[in-house]
Amino acid sequence: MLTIRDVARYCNVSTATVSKAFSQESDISYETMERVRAAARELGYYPNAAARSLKTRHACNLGVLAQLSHPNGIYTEFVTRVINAFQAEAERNGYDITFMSKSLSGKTMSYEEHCLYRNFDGIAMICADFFSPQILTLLQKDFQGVTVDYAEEGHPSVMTDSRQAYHDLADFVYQRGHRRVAVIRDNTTVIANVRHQCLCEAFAARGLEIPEGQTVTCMFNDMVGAAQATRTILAQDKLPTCIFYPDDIACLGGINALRDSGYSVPGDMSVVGFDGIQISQVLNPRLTTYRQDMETIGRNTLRLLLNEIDNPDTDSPKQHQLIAGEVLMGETVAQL
Amino acid sequence: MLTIRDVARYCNVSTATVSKAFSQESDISYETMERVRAAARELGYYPNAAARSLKTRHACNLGVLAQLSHPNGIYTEFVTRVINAFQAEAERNGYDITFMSKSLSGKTMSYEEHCLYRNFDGIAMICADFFSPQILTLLQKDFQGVTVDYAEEGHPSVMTDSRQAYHDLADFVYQRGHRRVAVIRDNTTVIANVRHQCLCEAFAARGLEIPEGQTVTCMFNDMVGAAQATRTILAQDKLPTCIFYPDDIACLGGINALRDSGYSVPGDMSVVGFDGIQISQVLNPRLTTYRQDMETIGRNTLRLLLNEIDNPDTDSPKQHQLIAGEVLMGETVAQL
DNA sequence: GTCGGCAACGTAAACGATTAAGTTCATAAT
DNA sequence: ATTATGAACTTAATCGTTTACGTTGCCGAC
Repeated sequence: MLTIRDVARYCNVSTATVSKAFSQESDISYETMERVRAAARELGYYPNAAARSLKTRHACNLGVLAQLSHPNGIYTEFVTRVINAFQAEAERNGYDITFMSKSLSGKTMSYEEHCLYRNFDGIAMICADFFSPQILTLLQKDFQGVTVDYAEEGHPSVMTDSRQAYHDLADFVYQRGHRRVAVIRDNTTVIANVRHQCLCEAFAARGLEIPEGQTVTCMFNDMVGAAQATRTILAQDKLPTCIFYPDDIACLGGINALRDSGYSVPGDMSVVGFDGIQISQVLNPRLTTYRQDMETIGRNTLRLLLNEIDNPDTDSPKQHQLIAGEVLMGETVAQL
Repeated sequence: MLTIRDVARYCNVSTATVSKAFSQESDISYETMERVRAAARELGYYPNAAARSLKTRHACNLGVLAQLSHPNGIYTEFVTRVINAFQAEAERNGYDITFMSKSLSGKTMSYEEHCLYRNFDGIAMICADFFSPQILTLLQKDFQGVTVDYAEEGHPSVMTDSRQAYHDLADFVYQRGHRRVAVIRDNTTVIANVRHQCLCEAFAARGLEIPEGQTVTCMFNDMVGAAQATRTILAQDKLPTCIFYPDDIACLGGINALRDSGYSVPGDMSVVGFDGIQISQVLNPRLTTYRQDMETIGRNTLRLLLNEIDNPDTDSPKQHQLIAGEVLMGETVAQL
């Protein structure tokens, strides 16, 4: 392995000069810089990240806490696409991203320990509910961090504007004549609570309330659970005309359950999803749902994170970004 | 920031002892180890990854080269799930994984440079075609690496057994009476060539060959391209009874195009996908496709990589694992 | 001619850990 | 009693950079 010293010797300069040729533009003449870089290329020298970050205390490395797939095994398009956009933007800004593991070299390590260990410049958490509460305190104290779908005082967050989303969806459904809606919702995450709140408010503003017993829970992205929940709703005496699902995958599970029970969609029952996953618009019928702008969410998460990293001391209140999406009208809500 | 020295002073031992308390179990008594660890916990000390990997030259960190989403913007479930399984298994074995970016700290860096820079213990490449050819030579020379969906002499690879897959699919389609099939295939990747080869061989073994003009190309996961390709096939004078698509997403695009052209599926035209994405079995009709065992692929990729890392010197021929999947019969292939 | 200023480069001390080699000391073997 | 052994600990060099600070030499101002 070649070191900065080899290059220095080869060029008849000091190690400091070689270092400067790679990491700063001042205090070195253009010619020398070019000469050193050419020599490095020729010799096959590469700087060493470990040595560099040991000295500089930052690693050009962002930690990511996320589960690409749901506990039930369903991978989630939302998380994937947010991370993908986050990564692409990180790449554009010169950062790597690393997925944190709980155990390192055989020794179990908490996420908190892990962050400190790896010296991340910052961390992003997608759907923070999955992770230990300590990580959130860590975020506030020691680390620059941004959360997605989870807002915490003291650090920025990014998520879809739930109020707007359910205002628009409720509007759409109401306009089509629906007056009795049922809701299937997740009850394991904060974001699900927020959304449900917004949904209820949106309908309340139109003089409707979700009747008792017409709210059933199932986890995000759980097709089986959604089917089950759908049957629960169908078993009630007063049927709704439209069912809201926590996400598109659940909605698909619901559609299947409805069909199996002899209900056509949207003939006998309307359904509304959430997320706007790509496939939702090539199905037959196309899903009525709300498209989250996952790319913007991912990109902005990175930008906020970089902003935190670059100005760590500002005591200005942290931004909580609400990202606009759009209603995908689809074909699963009937005109009554 | 606390260092090993602080802990040493606190415990009245040398730094070497503290180090041993964390990284090795020999050369230190059990009592001392416990005492040091307790002190570290009490003081809030954490080891520093940069310092450690500077000295030990390995980082407990694996590089991943992959594109979570396709150039056309479609995220691919295959890549996501493979990486997810890879990451989960890495976590179980004490490794982090980091997504490589091309540019670091503003300076553009090739993937090769990046690997050297970060000191990865090994790297995994999913669908290597996307990346520069140099990375492949790097793989062979300096780095332990495993590829998915791409086999290279000199290092292990993992992929679905295409021969088996198309043998089984051809068998299924042939049994149902199909004698004229058309193929829509990707032509930008190595794996697509392999699969097409296997498909042709499987049908040749049954006395069928894919007629000239009945093979049209479209990129993986490209719904629009697949629709286009489908129309191209429909424009031929002798129609096939069944169309093979490169993947499930393309297949969906094809189904839409067929419907738009007045062909019912599978009434007027049968279609076959590939991948077995999770949604494929909740559609109406359920897709006839081949389920790739993405979890096993991801898991085994990591295991092979660890094997390479642990026994780097063995000149034994590298394993090229072919992973079995299964035909998902679905409902899109008619019985003729 | 002297001096200040500055660009460009060198010196050398860190950064926080690991580890080969050396030390100590109790115990076992002879 | 002497020596060998080995467990447990320490010493100190080292990993490859960065960077504060020191040095050099040139140029222009006075």
